Amino acid sequence: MAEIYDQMNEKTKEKIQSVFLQLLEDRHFNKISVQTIAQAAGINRGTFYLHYLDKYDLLDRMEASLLEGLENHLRQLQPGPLLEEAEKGAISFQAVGVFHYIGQHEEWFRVFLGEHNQSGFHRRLKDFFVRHFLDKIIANPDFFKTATVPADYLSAFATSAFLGLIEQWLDNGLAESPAEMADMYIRIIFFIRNLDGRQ
Amino acid sequence: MAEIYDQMNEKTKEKIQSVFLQLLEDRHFNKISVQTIAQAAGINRGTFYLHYLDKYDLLDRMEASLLEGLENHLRQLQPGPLLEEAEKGAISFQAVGVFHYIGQHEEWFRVFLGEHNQSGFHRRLKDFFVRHFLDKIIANPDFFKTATVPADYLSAFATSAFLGLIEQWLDNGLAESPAEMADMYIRIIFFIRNLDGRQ
DNA sequence: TATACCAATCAACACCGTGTTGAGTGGAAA
DNA sequence: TTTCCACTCAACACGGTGTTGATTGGTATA
Repeated sequence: MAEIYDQMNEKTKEKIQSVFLQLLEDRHFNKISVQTIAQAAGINRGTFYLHYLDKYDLLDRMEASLLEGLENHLRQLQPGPLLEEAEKGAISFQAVGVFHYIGQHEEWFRVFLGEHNQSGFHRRLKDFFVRHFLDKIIANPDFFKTATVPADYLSAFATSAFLGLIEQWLDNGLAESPAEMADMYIRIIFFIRNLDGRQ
Repeated sequence: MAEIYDQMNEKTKEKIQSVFLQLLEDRHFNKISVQTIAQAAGINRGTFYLHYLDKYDLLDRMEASLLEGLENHLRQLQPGPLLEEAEKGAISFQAVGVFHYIGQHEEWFRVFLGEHNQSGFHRRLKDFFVRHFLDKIIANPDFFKTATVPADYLSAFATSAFLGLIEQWLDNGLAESPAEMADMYIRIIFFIRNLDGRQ
């Protein structure tokens, strides 16, 4: 029954994280000191250092856990069935799930992609998508048969476009449903497929 | 003949900027102090404050001057002629000029878009393009007749894609010529135009 | 030639945030 | 009762900040 210590530990960490997120909403990362975080969280400054190395460590771990959650959703997303469904005009249930996850963690994504963050989360998220997602599809020889644009540009183009979509969604205050977003995303994938052979 | 003072002043500023750029190439912005900049530039720390408010001010002004240069190239870029030329299969001379400008300021763009910068230059550059460039084209009713995707998403999508292209170009060490890049860019614009009506 | 000018220097300043320390508190577990 | 442990608290040296006032040494002007 030593779990109560873990609970205390976890509770403090959560408090630190939520306070930090709030602070990031109206202040740039550089202007947030450990002092301020501790004060706002109602803990001693020393306590912060019992949990995190410094504020960069805090940010890193929060971003990592966000990406981990996203990865769990993307892992189940198989390109094959996804495109088959889309071909039939259906919206992939799994693709909707990814947008749902983003929607559920709206503030996190908004803050980490926003102007007050500095850590290059945008770039990491882009690399993340390239690695986990679009590369599988773009590398699929059945899908992209006759591309006239080099593969790396195709990938960069598609991933950035996808990220742009997400950012616009966040800017719009999540006005569209995850299903609508998934639909738009499917459209984009099809644009890219049709990238050749027109004009 | 008081210009010699301006020359001294300008020379010091240039030295500060070039040193700062070099430092940003292998160190994160947060890890660069005014001390270090002054030392590397061979000037007194106090002298730095005669020219800039702080290191944020230095960064802001450098980014601003880079965008100003870019703006000068984009200003002359009229959507009408550009698309007419593209329609004929020609590569716009002016579009090539924009990529040429980026290529000429390779290190600046690389550093400011890279992981060591923090100021959200990516987002500012994206907003810049939305404002100066793609909006004109996308808003052109003659060009995009029947879009099924909302205009703001279309714009976000297109701009992000364009930026992705530039980033990939920089990552590739400018392996392609400005003309090739302009060609790819034209392709993308045409994809977007054909965004509707398939599938 | 004198002198006003100006970029840059230099030393010193108070200030703030950092990360670490060692000793101590209070509630839960053994 | 004693041990355990998250957390508190005060103090520390350190390093970077932005500002100050006085000074140097070339350059232009009267």
